[in-house]
Amino acid sequence: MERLLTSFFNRPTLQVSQDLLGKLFIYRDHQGVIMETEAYTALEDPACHAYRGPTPRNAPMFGDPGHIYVYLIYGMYHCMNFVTEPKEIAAAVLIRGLYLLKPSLTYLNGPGKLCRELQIHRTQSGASLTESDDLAVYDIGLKPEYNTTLRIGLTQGKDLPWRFIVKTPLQTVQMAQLFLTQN
DNA sequence: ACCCCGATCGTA
DNA sequence: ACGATCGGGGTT
Repeated sequence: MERLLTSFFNRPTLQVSQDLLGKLFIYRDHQGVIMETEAYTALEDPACHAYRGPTPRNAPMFGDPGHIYVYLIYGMYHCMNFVTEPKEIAAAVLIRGLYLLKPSLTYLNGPGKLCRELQIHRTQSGASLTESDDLAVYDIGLKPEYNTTLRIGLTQGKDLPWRFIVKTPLQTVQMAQLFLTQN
């Protein structure tokens, strides 16, 4: 089982968004398989939080790839992104769906639900995915098929087909479980 | 200092 | 289809 390094995240955001599907995400005592992502890239994307330049909130997006960017939305929910591309390109991947394996088998569909369940808070924004002991992403050899659709809930940049979602979540999770029992 | 709005979710 | 709820960003 191979941990994803900075070199994985330091690539075009659309590519990283697609490649993250089927990867194993670890946060403290939680582990799950990534099922749904959305790409946000500053330059061509008015929906990206970095579109209008750096602020204290979006600072992690302007930092090195392989870190998380967490923000509060609608005053009640948190959303988690993985920062991508070189430092000068402020872009990230929103993690929208995670099939939890541990501590329970639960499909967390939706970025708000995901952060609520894992207790990921904006105070963790900027944490490293490649250097931390309780935050990491692993390749478990899965390349699931996925659908490509428009992104959810946007008023700007709603025409960009930058949402990627695994076609068969249950089957993918079963393959992940098989891999983990054999390794 | 103030105001408006939002990368959501659950219920109707 | 809609309301809850509050930090961020832009404007005064």
